[in-house]
Amino acid sequence: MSIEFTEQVRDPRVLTDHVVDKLEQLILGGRYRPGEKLREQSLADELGVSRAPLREAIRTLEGRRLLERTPRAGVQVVALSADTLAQILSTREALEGMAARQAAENMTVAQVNALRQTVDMLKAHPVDVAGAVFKGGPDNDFHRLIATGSRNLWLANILVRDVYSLLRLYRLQAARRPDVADSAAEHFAIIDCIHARDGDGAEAAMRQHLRRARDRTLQLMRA
Amino acid sequence: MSIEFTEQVRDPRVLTDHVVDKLEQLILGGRYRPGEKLREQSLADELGVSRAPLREAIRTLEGRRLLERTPRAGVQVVALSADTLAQILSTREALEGMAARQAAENMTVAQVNALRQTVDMLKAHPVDVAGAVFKGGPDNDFHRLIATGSRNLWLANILVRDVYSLLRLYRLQAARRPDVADSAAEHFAIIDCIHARDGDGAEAAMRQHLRRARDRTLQLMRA
DNA sequence: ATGCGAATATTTGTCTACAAAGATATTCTT
DNA sequence: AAGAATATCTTTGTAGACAAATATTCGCAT
Repeated sequence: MSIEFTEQVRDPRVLTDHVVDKLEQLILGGRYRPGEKLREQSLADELGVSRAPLREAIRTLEGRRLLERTPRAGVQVVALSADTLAQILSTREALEGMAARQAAENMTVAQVNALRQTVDMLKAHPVDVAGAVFKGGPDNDFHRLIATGSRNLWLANILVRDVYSLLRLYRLQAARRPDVADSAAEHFAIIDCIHARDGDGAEAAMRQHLRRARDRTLQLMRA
Repeated sequence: MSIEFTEQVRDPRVLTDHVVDKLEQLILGGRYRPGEKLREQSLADELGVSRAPLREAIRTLEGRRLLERTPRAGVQVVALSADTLAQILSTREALEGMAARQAAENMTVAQVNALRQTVDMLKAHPVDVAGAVFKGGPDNDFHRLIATGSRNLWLANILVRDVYSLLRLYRLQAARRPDVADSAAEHFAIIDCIHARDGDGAEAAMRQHLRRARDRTLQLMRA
């Protein structure tokens, strides 16, 4: 039996969706920097679309908190304060803790192996700083795998769509990356718990890991 | 039936924002039910606006997951499956646990008192089922106070804007309310921890409370 | 009747153009 | 150089057009 029959050819993405992606890339890629104001017409021209889909895309990215609008004065790329960053990182701790717990409960064996491979590579190769900012880097892969491994689409969506984008934006803004090398041990501890299907342990380990990362980040920011 | 948006001079909100609010009210108020399809032109006529701001508002509510769009086939009010509901409730557990922790750390004494008053009222008066669905009910006040009391705007926004709306929508869809009366003891336990500035305890108590509520809700749903 | 397929009607997605209201920049005056 | 008046730009909202995709209706063959 061929599965091609049930293949879903229906991915009729609409222009606005592409604009959302493109605009997000432009922001996360540094083309428009935090705090910078976006002019509608010129942006529309640059993207080669009309105002209608652009404005819809802006609304979407506002929802993801990547853009901020001051009514009648325009839209800006968000600029994260130390305080807001701290709030985001706490929220992340809560969400990823739950993600790790549910990953321990729901990840397939294959997914766990892939996860371990990612961390091995992360330890073997030094951090590739070049592409790291835009793609989020290999450390991001680790967290992303756990988010999707939780099989909690809702949770994973908030993390991947909202939280991770903002953290990337922050790294761009800070132009300074926390040293991720020494967190390898913490990563292994998390994986061990997931492998052992220990939800409590996985959540605790993840939260400790993120608490430490947060402390480092906030300390760096204030320095 | 066109709606009048009373424009306040001090309130620099834009037409789309009013449309977002009004549309959310229509959905949470049951005017458009879960699964129902919305037609753009007639909705625009009903709200007395043109399609452009309406489409932007729809995008916003899509981001809040109150609406779902199938490209070229239209928008529908979201209909929650048991599985999705479970995912939302887990996410809520993680978020509100953190909110309770931070509320214990950051709430003012006045806020704690207000919180205790709310719970007292909740215990004294039987649940007012009438307005409960739309406004979220007094139980909702309790959780809302803790969310804002956390002083974590980011966290509070996700809870209030995204999670609570969806849960209200679910209650509407289920037309069945879990009995909230017997959770008074759990509420007091949470408040006591907050009052004692015991973050760990507050988070644990809140999570236990929400786990129980989730189990009850999911059991009801499958019955 | 019942199911199939073609003709028809709606709806969505996008673009252009225009007008009103606010913000921003510039000039003029003192 | 400060402040007021004016001009210019942006943002916001509306209307109308139109192609493309999707629903719906209707007739036809079984």
